[in-house]
Amino acid sequence: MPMLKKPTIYDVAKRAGVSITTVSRILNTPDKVNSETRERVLVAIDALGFVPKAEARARALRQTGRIGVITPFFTAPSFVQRLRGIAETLSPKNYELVVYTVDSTDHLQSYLSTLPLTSNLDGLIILSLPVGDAEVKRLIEYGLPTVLVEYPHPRLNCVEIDDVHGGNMAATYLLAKGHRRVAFLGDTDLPEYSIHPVSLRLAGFRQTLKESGIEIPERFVCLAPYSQEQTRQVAKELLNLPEPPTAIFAATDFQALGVLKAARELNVKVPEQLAVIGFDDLDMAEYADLTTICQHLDESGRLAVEILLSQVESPSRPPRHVKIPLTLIERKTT
Amino acid sequence: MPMLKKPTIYDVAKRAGVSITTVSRILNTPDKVNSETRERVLVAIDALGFVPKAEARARALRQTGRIGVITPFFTAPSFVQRLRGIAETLSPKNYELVVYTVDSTDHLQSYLSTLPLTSNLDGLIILSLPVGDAEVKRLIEYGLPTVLVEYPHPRLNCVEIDDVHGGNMAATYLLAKGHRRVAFLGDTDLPEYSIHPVSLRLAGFRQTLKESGIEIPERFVCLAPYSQEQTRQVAKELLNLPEPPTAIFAATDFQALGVLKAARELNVKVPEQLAVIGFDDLDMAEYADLTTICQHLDESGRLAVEILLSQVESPSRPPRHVKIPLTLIERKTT
DNA sequence: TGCTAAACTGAAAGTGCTTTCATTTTATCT
DNA sequence: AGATAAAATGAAAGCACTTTCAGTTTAGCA
Repeated sequence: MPMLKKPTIYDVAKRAGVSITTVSRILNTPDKVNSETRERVLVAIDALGFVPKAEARARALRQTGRIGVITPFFTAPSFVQRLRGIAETLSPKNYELVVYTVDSTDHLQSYLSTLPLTSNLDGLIILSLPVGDAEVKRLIEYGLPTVLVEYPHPRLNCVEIDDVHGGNMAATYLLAKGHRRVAFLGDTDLPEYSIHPVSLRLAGFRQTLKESGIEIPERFVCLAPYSQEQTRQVAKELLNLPEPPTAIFAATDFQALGVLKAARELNVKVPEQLAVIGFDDLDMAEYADLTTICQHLDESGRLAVEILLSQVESPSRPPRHVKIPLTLIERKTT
Repeated sequence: MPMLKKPTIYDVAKRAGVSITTVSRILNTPDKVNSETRERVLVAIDALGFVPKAEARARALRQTGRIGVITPFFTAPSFVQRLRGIAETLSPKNYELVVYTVDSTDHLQSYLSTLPLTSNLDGLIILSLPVGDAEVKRLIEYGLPTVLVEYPHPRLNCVEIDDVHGGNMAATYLLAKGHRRVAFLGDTDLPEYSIHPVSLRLAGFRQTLKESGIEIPERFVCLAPYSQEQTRQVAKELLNLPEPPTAIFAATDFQALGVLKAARELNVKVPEQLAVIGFDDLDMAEYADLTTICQHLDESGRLAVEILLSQVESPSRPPRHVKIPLTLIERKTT
């Protein structure tokens, strides 16, 4: 039934024998209306060729219902697990999740300078990326609620990880297990940032060892690019040393898996000849029976969303800083 | 310096000492307003950083396109890898990536009925979800370019996987390796859909075996919920049978890993006593040295984006159906 | 100077949609 | 059966503007 003027929700409502409220609800929160009614209304919508006027919508809508997430280009499984927590929490809240992947600091900068202006977001979550003072200032000025995950900043909401303490925990644990010749394997990505989480984990690791009078020899501190293969290569070199370490703390689970694979290939028995402890507790850690320091990745995403939404709802709130406690999960590689 | 809350024409009007009517007129028909007044109002507009809401939205939507992705709630790593291919390809293209996660058919339905209407998307990718005829019709009527991944439909663009052939490949391979007592382990998720990919993989697997005169006994066809733990449980039952299979084809890598772990726990040697072949080629497959049938997940995402964008640019194109060939990757579990 | 038409302006009535809140209906549990 | 909670629905009050219409200036002209 094509009519002369563009149909409105009023026309749809009349045709379907419901109120405009119901029609509106079907467009916005379909799960809050009975499926029979919904079907009837959808038929009417189709019959009339109804398209809601975006302009009118924008007018009546107080917010845009969009949350942005800036994440490093997600090769790394840890970002994915954070994202999963975010998606999970956002999904029932009727917010759109807009994902921006970033592959360089420049890229991040350009997002941060344009996002608050052009794309009308209600809030922003930045995963594992360092944000400079200037950008923070801009975000605050434009009143875009933001939560930083992993790289804290005093003026913004943050979900932090106590990387130094994670290093402490790994060291304490390995010491208790009697290890004295321990090595560290970290990644070299994001080298441009001074406060790299991996460096902090190393620092904490070193510190605790030092308190027990143990220094890590330089050749036991290895950095490899974040890739399975290269990590394996580096791990092999480590294990082929005349006096190899009896334990390796890998700064990320992903790299710990590389170490495990290297050990398998060299017929080094884990945990008898070599203990391996990781950091993250990825899904695969459980499969690999990897002892690791769990940083509750999913939870960090969930928390970030909760903090963000609470600030979206009351923008005057002072920034919150939440530190998620780490947990050591003992499995079979130590 | 803009203020926290977005200014409206009321704010501008008050500041300039005129009525909202005048402000509105300046925005729409500037020549009908005295130039002095106009100047005064424009100053106020600048001072407040006022941008009409509808316009802001329109502008934001015009300059960057929006591509939606509907994905099952992404617990499963395979979705993530597809998503990764999508993000990678979209990132340099000046398109926003909007992610919708779905946890039930109802949920999907409601997205499909409203997304084309309300959330001005330029295109839509639907991952691993079956779309009914009615929804397809609506998508086409509203002219929203769409690409389906994994569940094909004749009237829409599709990136397909030849699951039956995957089953054939697995069977052929295991037969060539001399296996005769082979089992199948699939998942039970999404049971509401008649053409479940896992069923197709099983069908192909069965078919090829049958051609060689081998029937899979009923107790060798197992279904477990898609979880590491439950899969392990089921695998253990299988391996504890008086006459256990010599090879298991797991419908997904994730489950294959569960089988491997079960084997480890029961001290069943892989591949000597038990061969395991998976399906997907997840990142972790390489780590676990799992022989598997690679379905090029990242590539499927990339391809979906390419097909979608080409249709966004020329909407009249007939739907394309692309089948990505499967590859058997032989590693160390067979 | 008085008269009229044109230019300008604002109060108020839409605009198409969302959302709050109160009401009705239905389901669930004693 | 009665009590209570939960789900579904609509009336009406916004939202941020646009438009109408009537009133006020101003300009032009005899």
